[in-house]
Amino acid sequence: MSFKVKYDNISTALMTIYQRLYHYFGPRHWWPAETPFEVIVGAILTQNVTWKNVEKAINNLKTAELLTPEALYTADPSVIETHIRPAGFYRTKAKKLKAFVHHIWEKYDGSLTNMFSQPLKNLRKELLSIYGIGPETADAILCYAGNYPIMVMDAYTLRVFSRLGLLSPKANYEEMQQLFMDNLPHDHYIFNEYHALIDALANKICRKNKPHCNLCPLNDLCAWPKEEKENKKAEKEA
DNA sequence: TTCCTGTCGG
DNA sequence: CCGACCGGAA
Repeated sequence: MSFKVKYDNISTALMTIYQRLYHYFGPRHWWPAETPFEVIVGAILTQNVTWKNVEKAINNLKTAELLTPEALYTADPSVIETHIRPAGFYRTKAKKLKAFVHHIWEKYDGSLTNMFSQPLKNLRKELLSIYGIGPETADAILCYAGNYPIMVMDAYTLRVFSRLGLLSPKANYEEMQQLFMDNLPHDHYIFNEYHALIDALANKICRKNKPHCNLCPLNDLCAWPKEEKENKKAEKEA
């Protein structure tokens, strides 16, 4: 079964969608952080939780002056746990933060500048080898802390683009990323904004339940309305 | 109650 | 493939 029949030119479709979103939401100015290290900590803390929860944890770390590679490297794990508690999964996430700072300390003498001097492909593979860093977190670090030309995929991307009919609902991370990286110019600004714009759409309009299709700037391009009827029907019966 | 920008271990 | 991990907000 094909999920791309509706579009004769994927590149054009992707750019049209991008421009519609950009015009609707404006530039997103991601990532909200003061330093590359803060981006990385945020990327780990935001795993499977909303950003609101992460903000408190970040502020706690900042106030405690723990938001540097050195401070986290030497801090007692239980102290880190206490400060990041609002972000959820605090025990595992404390381990993940430790694993990351341990890595950059051992390999780069604690310097992110050194780490980001690596070529994209090598560094991506290396990040994936660190405990707690999967494909989404790795790409977020590469794009938003290292300014590499790579696009972050996530649950939002799958929801939006499967509803649009451009991705299979079962697409894996690599398949999702190929859709964008095979059909768009490898430009850091576009990849940075595109992901952020998808986030804005999925957060505010293309919600998991009861999406606001009437407000959606992509409504006329979307394959979803058929299923929406069934949803409404199911809601009534419930 | 449900959901949330995932990742790991079995 | 699936459960565990965890708290906060709609």
